Amino acid sequence: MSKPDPKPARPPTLEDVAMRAGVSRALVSIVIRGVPGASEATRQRVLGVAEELGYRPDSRARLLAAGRSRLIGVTLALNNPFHADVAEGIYAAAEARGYQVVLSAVTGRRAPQRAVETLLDYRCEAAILLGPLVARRVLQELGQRLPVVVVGQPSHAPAADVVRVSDADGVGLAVEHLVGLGHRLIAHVDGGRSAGAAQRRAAFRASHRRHGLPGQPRVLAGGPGEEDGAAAARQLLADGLPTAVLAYNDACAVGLLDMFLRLGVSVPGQVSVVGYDDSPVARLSYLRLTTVSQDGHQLATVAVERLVSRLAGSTAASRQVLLRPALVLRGTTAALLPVPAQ
Amino acid sequence: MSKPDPKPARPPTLEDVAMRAGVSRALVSIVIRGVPGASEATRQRVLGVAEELGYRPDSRARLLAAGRSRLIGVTLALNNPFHADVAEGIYAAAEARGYQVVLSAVTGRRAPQRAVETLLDYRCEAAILLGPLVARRVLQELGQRLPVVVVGQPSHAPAADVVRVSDADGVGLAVEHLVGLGHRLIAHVDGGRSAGAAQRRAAFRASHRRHGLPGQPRVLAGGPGEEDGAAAARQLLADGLPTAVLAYNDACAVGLLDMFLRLGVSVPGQVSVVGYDDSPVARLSYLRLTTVSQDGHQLATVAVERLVSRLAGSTAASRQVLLRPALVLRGTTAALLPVPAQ
DNA sequence: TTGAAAGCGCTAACAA
DNA sequence: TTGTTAGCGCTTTCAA
Repeated sequence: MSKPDPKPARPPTLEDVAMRAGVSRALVSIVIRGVPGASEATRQRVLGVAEELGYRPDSRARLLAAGRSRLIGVTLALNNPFHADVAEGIYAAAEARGYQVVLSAVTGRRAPQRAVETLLDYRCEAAILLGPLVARRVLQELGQRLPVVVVGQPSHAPAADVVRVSDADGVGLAVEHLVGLGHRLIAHVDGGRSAGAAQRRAAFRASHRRHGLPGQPRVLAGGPGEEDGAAAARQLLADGLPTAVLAYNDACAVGLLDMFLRLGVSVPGQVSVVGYDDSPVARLSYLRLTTVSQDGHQLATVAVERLVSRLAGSTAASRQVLLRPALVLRGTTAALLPVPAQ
Repeated sequence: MSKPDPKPARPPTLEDVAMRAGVSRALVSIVIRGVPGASEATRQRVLGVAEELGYRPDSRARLLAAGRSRLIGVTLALNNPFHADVAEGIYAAAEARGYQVVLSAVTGRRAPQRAVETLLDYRCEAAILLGPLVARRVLQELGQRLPVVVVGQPSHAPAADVVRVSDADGVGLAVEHLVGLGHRLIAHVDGGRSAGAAQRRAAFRASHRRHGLPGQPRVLAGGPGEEDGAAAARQLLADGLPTAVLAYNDACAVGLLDMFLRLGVSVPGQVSVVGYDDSPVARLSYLRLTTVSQDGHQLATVAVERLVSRLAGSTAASRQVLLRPALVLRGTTAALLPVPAQ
């Protein structure tokens, strides 16, 4: 009686498949990779054995031998709806082009630089940076080693491509919408030092000027969280309510909404509120937040395409791709003076 | 004039360092890994050259040669605060023990099974499953190939360890707190088919019975999102308000809170609300949600320890670790009958 | 303390 | 169509 296999936990290798199928490793390699060079009969047999053994190629060995990893590294913040959306798109776009994706998280205890180093250790061929950015110098160095695209925020490192949605357009769209509704007293709760905050702030000031709105642009110090919005709502009420507020992002807008509700300020009755990102929370049926939408999947697709063409040797000049945002009209904005019925 | 290095983008290898330092590759390997076997002088010199060249070991080649990857794979849902918290803890715990972490996301377009396969292709030595679970059969197979721990939810695959926080305790704590406050009419908005929902539902029923609360336990169909809580709030108001509600998680509780606010139901004046998870949103100063806390970092630490000891050959019998939750008292719960002043 | 040599699982010429 | 032969960058005996 043959002694039962002690199941050494060692995953089957190419060699195992080759032996079992009675062919060489090279031939198995050809079959597994799906490249031409094997007869149909062999192909079937090898595939059968591989299946039977539960063979899965070792991605590291594969890259070592091939001299390339076909790996796209992504740094991102966990628990950021926008990043989650883009990451999903990256998986889809990368896999469609034969690349694998490896994620490296940036957290409070794991600095962006650490996340990037991990990517390098994996020998990614290219990187997409979603999270908080590494220092400019580090980014520049990284960009010299491999194709890098920063998604969602501008970057001044010349070595990195940028794919983002125009903040000027997004803010412009929002302000235009509000002005069209008759609003003249519009405030902006900014994102502090968050990604894109400076751009949106500047865009708000520019729009304010362009539409000839009265006084100085009113910009409140805010941030990327609900608390920031809530604090701003309190301050707005204390200092004098505008008729409309543009928030840095949806979370901030939710904070505004919630605090206004608590303070007895009706939205959109007294104040209209516009968010940014069109994250899932904006779609909540009881919030119905009007917001600026950045298409994460499109961003992802463009970023991956960029990387793939760089990898293919492209040295295209334009290193910045600016996508168009869309305004999603929901229930938190209304005309300043309600039209009398009939 | 020596022609300027064309910067072939090839990262420096061990060999490069060895040549430059005038020693063998083996010696460099010893130095880089920090194992004994090199003189202090050599060590310094090699380290200097490595630094100068910007050498970073190729993690794949390393694992290939060493026969092990020291890699812990993690599947998780992006954009889940609880997962983000645990993941952060995993990074810390794993790196402290000399393991690397590789993340594999489960999204709407990327099934749990796909996420797990990726982990296998990377030749992870062990896996932590946070996300939606793979089918029981798949989990069982996975558990037979490598040490697996499921975090945060029970699993009936005997081959996988489980590390989670006791739902019975968590719900028990919450109900006890409410009963202590004088509440007798307590409802539960469940999590539908979400992770842990069934356990919390059962625990609620058991607590209800244990405390001898009147009538049948009132359980409303809910879910893991704000909308689910909001819908439940509407239904509760329509069918008759309880004096307290225990939500499946914080997001659900926030939905309840928000809708109650809109409906003019005061919290905790008329209804007390308890959440679950102690996610960042529960800490918002304007919400101050009383909630059950599951220590994500502790969960992570225990899970990693478990994995490491399994990898070291442990075949410990107890395959389930149950941690204790804590109740975080904030502002959304209050005594049923306010004590008259003085 | 150091180096030579074999080999991890795979790919990629090149021969047969 | 198939097999042989080198490596990829590293670790790991085993000698020197």
